[in-house]
Amino acid sequence: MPHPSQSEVRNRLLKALPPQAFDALRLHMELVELSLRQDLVEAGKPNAFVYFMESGLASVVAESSDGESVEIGHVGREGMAGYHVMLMTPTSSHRTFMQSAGSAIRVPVAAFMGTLEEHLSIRNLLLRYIHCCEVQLGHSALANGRYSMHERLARWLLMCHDRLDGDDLALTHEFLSLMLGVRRSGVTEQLHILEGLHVVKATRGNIRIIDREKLEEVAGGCYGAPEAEYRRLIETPA
Amino acid sequence: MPHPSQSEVRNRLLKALPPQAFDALRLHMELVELSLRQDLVEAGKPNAFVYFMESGLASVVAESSDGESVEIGHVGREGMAGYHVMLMTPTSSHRTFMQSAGSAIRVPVAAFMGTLEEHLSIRNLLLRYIHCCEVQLGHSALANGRYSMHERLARWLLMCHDRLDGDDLALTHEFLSLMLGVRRSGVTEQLHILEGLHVVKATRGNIRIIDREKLEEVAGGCYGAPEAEYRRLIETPA
DNA sequence: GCTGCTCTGTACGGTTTCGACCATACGCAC
DNA sequence: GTGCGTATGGTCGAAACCGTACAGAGCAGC
Repeated sequence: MPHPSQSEVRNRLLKALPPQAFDALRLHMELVELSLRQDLVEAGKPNAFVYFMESGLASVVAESSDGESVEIGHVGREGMAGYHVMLMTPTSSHRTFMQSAGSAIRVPVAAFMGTLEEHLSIRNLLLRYIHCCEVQLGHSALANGRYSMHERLARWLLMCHDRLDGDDLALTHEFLSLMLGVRRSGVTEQLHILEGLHVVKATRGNIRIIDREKLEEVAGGCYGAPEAEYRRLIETPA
Repeated sequence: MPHPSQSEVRNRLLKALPPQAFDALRLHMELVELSLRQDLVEAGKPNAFVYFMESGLASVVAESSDGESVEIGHVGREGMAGYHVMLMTPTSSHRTFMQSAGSAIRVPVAAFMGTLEEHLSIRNLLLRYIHCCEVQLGHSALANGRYSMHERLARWLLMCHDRLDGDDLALTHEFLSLMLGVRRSGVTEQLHILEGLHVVKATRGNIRIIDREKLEEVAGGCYGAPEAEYRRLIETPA
């Protein structure tokens, strides 16, 4: 089957579309595999496609002119990458790349924008999604400014867990430290503490979530608000 | 004159509109004074108006469920408050309040949204502005995660200076510490250092910018990217 | 000029996180 | 099984920043 049917699709944005709106977009859809570290959006470069994630996980990172960088957002099955085209700019200054390999339904930007013109339901749903991303960005700033590594690490693991199947996250301490903007051995220490609490189990290149509920307790107010906003705006029948 | 003419208006978004688009919005405009600490958008409450700032300065803050908060954005003459209505949500989880008293042109939300439907040029300009705010949010997260108080304070002062007339910023160390999410006496110490560099002059309740160029040097890569994006997307003739 | 309030200056000890290291452990390729 | 690259565990002193506390300075009102 060349184009996926709505019932088969796993992306939560596409699932939330009215069937006829989905059909309008369907002709332009293409299911593609996305490999680890693949860029979906490069900073300052126009992107040819927008991506509705089907599996795997992408990270959005902000970089400064003097080389500092930090992760500011996650994109999984609940979201899309490249939405800045809807904000009338062909480029973004944030980079989006695959943190965990997977697949996505991609749509060429021109066809995507054309379809939006005619289907308000798509446009409005995705604008609400953009608002959710704003809330997520704001909470990343809040997390970085007001919470300790301990809580931020918990938040980060929860955000990954939300977006991936299963309880295993394939990632190294080094990668985590880059995303959180902290020292690598600091991540190691904090993971030991979480292991001591029987919340996660870490092995070489892998972190398994053992007790998600307790992990949410550890994260405290650092986690949750953007997720609640998503449920409210995207998945609640109006 | 009941409604302002475009040549008199000081808001940079309104100035950038094509004249006929401005006229469409003009009927609904009302110039209002905004007092210190006045809320323009309350978290979780629908707002009746959007505000195009004419003078003064508003802060956007994110708050978590356990009471932590930090400033994530600035809104001055270059911007508007309440744009989340364009993202199809009547409420936002971010609060916007006046940090420095001033005035704004306000437009009722319903009339605003109605006018947008008919004037793509307004909608597209403001969508580009929303993108600029995203970049600003991302940079706030980056600043909080990767830069020291010293650089963040410099960034904050620069962002205020960009948006206000003159070189005097009327604010207390206490307020600054709340916005930056740091200890009050930490702000005092850092200001002394900036005074030692002859970059600012602080008096009770006031900070005067003496040497803006040097202040930008102090801020380093922490400052500048969102500002460049604004100039590129809003004020460059397409 | 006195009073009372807010704002600023400064100090203390304590915690978090850093940067730079090096040692060890794992696991794949051969 | 050996070798080697990568990942993890752990240490050191130093820096940034915290919470708390209190004294003095500026300013408005009486």
